[in-house]
Amino acid sequence: MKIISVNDIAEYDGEEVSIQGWVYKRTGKGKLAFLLVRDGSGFVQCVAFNGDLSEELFETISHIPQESSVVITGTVRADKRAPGLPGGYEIGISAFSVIQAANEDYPMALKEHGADFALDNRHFWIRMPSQWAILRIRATVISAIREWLDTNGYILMDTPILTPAAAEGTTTLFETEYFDEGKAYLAQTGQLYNEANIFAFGKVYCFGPTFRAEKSKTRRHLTEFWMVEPEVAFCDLDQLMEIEEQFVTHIVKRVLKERRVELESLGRDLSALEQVDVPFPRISYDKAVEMIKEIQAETEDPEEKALLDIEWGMDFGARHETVLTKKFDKPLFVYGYPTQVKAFYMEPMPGRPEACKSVDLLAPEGYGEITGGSERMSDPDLLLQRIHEHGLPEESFKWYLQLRQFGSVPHSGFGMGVERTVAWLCGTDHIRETIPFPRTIKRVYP
RNA sequence: UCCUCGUUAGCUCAAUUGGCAGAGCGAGCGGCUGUUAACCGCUAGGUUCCAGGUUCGAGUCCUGGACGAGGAGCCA
Repeated sequence: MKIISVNDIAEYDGEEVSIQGWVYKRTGKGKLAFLLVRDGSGFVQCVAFNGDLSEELFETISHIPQESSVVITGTVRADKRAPGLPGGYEIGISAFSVIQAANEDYPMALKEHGADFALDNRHFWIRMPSQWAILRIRATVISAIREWLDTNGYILMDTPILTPAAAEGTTTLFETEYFDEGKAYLAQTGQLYNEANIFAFGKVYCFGPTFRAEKSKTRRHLTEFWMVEPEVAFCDLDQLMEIEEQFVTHIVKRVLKERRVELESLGRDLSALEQVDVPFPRISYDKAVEMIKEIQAETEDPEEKALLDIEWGMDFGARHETVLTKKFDKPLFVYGYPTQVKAFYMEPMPGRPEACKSVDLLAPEGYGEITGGSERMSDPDLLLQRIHEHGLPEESFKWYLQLRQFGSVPHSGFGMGVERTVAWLCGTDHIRETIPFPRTIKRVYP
């Protein structure tokens, strides 16, 4: 018998097929038994009728424990009552074999769970439809990222994960012993290496795990997360924004095309995502500060009003980003942040050294910063001065400074956090659901 | 690091002024020919986070601790 994938079930209406998978849920109604079976590609209802099967087989089916692994053969039929993902089709069981009958004390009941319990059981939680949907969307986001970059002339350059020193002095690093060479640190960005790579390859990207030992305990932070970082020679800040908006639009359109079943199962408002298209609105940091001040003036709630306090020169908090993005229905570029709140390597605005050629892309609906980028500094003397100002070890950056002395050109790049992007696309309220096994300040298990 | 909140059955949560430890879900058994978080009946299931203290009596009050969550800062 032909073994099919559940997500292709519509192609087999009326045919007898087999599926191999796991019993997700079982309900019964006297002489009928309903099994919701998942096979990795989807969820499908299988129906057993007492009159069509031997008494022994019907008893087996109507008592099969949740999560048992099974092979089921039967006839596919369209029935709008049938639940499932994609749903609308069910299998009338004619043959049924058990690979392993699961223990009866499966810990994940089919109901809502608290965060701590769900995360302790992450190895089981990923079997549930919501997590299954999010992680399938994640895979498509990653595929779309690679597809766009690979077809637009970007060369993949894997950058090191073990690195000699802080690339950006502001964040804390995971430290490890490195033989006789002293300390090494887990990478928090591949950008500096990509700045070397562009002088050999023009347009490059790196894509891998990134590590931040910050003691952040919020729904937007992980200690290990995935970041894609494109870097482009002969590219200024305006050109960078054009690249970013095409890139993000491509990702959104592909997820809408290929993961509609998953998005709908999550209850995501698709109309919000369907509005995403080039060009994205662009506002300066100066304008953003003005807008936040206006919003603050209209705010009644004193607590909220205090959270919105802002003066030119301050970085935005989560609250600032949220109120700002609610004024737009597409992702929003904010460019020209104060130099003092950004990393050392950003090119100053012409005639305004207090601001730099940086740009953040803020997702709509309050999901916050999903990309951060800038035009990189090209003057070697100023760069050295900045490294000193930030208290960074000059010796570690010798090679980086040399890049500016042998064919330096205007160049720009950005980093995009995969998990924050997936959280936005899925409408998930916590980033920990967007990676198979999240690492946070309080969790390295399972 | 700081602020706030929380910890009771496998899970989600109740428990009045300090007075017999409870429900729903899940599990097992039985019933029901279309279930969608099914429904109905029965059964099993407890170190109330830990250590002290007050009290005739503590899930509840006090002291200390552990663990967790969300937010701030920082960032993608």
